[in-house]
Amino acid sequence: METCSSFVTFLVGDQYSFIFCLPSKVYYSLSNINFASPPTLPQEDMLTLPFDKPPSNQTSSPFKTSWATNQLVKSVKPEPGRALEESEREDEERDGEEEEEEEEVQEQSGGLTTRGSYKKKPNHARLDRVRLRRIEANARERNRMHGLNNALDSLRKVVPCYSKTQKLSKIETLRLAKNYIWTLSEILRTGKRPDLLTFVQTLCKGLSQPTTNLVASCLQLNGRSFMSEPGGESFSLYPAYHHHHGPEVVGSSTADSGRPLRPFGSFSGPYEALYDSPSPDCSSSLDSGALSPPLNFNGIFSLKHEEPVGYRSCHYGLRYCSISQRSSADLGPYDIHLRGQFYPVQDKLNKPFHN
DNA sequence: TAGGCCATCTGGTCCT
DNA sequence: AGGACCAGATGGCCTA
Repeated sequence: METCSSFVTFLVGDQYSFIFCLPSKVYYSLSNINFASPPTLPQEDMLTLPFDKPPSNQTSSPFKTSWATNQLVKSVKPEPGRALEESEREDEERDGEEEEEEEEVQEQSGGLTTRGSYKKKPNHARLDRVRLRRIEANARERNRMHGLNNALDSLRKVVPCYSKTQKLSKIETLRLAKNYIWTLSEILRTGKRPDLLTFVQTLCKGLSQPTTNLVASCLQLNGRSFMSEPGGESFSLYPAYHHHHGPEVVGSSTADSGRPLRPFGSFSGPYEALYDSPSPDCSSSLDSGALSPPLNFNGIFSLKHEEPVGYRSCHYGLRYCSISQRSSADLGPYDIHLRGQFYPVQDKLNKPFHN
């Protein structure tokens, strides 16, 4: 028996219309059904639903009910149908009646009615509206979270380590992205390409062991080589996690899509990647599955404060923000303050785009 | 089986 | 009033 995930009834007179969803299908009836008798639905729509006891809203796996609930909301909202409108009218009428009733009760008791001594009749239509609003709010919340997840997916694609088969977790994606941004800003600030070891170490700060190994595979490094690094950080790269668990890493020799190695695998400096990147305004670069992180300096580093008009309008203009006056040695990737500032390297980076 | 991660529900708060 | 946002709770799935 499938479990009902959402159930809404609409009171129309002394009968109910109902709408509810199962993991596999949405059922609704805008014709009135007397709950005292079993529903007579077409065989294909027949349900083993205990009508004497309306099912709970939370009795089934939420994962499987997303579509169904959305369908439910669609079914109810744009075409609420007669039942809803009528129930609302009824509701208003009943509200009026109830108020009158209440006044009557108070009059009869000589105004001695104490708060709470009068029990309102259950107003089904009102409850239905509350339930419906809750269902709609749930749907909005789901969509909102889906949007957030889509954004995270986009972020996964532009951080140095992207695997379709072993996605980075949300938190790891954010951490890696933060480290990546910090690393790139350092590259711009110093104008020097870091050695691979430093690059990876910075990138992996604060990441979990599996993610660290994933990054290592992305960069085609042997994790062991980091473990004996003198004066190394507390983190280390652990060996060959991916050999056993087989994350198909874009950029590794087992790249899932046969796409070319990402520039970071043979890290050749930021400039190459920059020159290869498409126009920052070309949003399709993400959708088209571009593998090189689009070093969108306008997008990544631009802050909310003032921005030179010339650069704002130039797709390829490099807006360079760097670490503020503090020494970079003081700064870990967890304490970063970017400030809009131009450095000579910016001219170098911009040169090809200002012909 | 415990722990991590995730999707969803839910009620509260803030904003328009 | 209604929507966006947020955080806590809950339960499912997966892996070590």
